[in-house]
Amino acid sequence: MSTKTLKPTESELEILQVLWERKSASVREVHEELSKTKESGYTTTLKLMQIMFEKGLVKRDESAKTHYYQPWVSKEKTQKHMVGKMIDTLFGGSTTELVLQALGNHKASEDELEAIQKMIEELKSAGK
Amino acid sequence: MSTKTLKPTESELEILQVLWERKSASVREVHEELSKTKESGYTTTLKLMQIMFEKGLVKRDESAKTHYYQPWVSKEKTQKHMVGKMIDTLFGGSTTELVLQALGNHKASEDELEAIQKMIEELKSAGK
DNA sequence: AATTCATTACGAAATTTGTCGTAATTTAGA
DNA sequence: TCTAAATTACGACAAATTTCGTAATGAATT
Repeated sequence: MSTKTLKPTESELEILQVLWERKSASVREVHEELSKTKESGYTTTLKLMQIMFEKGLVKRDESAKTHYYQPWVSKEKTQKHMVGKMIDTLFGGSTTELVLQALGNHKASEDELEAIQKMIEELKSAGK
Repeated sequence: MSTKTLKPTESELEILQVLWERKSASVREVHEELSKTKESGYTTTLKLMQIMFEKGLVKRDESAKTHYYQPWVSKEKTQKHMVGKMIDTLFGGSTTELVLQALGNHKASEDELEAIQKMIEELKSAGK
């Protein structure tokens, strides 16, 4: 298994978002989705996705004229990788600092806070 | 006050880390620090820091031959900005998802977990 | 003052990313 | 079959980032 550290770029992440959501999509479909919030040409999206294919970020089904793309890196792995990197480069290695920063500056509902509490309780008893 | 959204690049963040830590440092000092974990020439670091100066990411004292650089963007603002961006592009806008991911995958000590719990309690009572 | 040494300044190249126009290809419909 | 429409392939370019070599500058030592 290739352990190469794939760090998707900003644009690549936008595309991955769509693919993670839909599991599989054509260039056209991805492009339509992105067009809702972004201005750029169809061939730009196409090219990006082709490059992502070469990099191994996505795979694709070429059996029909219209190729269908699927994510090849998992959302979880990518999240883990990027969060880890951010903890390192921006929070001096402290997960807690990141968490406190996130909770302090970005709204979370009562229910969500409780979900986090529950998680913490589990971690504490597991760490015993 | 300029509200321009400064998004430091990867290399710029590495340099900012050092400056946030030391408050003030020469190119040489920053370069020595970076050299511990990274391979690149002195003039590369110099050039980067000069560019950061032009962008307004750092300021510098030029009164002596050896210039001393200080961070000009705050660590907190940068963290807030980048965490917000990550929540958007990688966690579908959910702060909680990010927090759970961080706690689940990256170690935190008992004490730290309790600090987070405390923070959550405060948020809950404030949100009432 | 002359030499040496460390620094900054500058310019240029290499890489990566994002962009799109145009050509080639394939499919479906007339 | 031939044409039209949509898709992929390809190449090129621009901008941003990272890299470094070399020149210019300034300071300190002899």
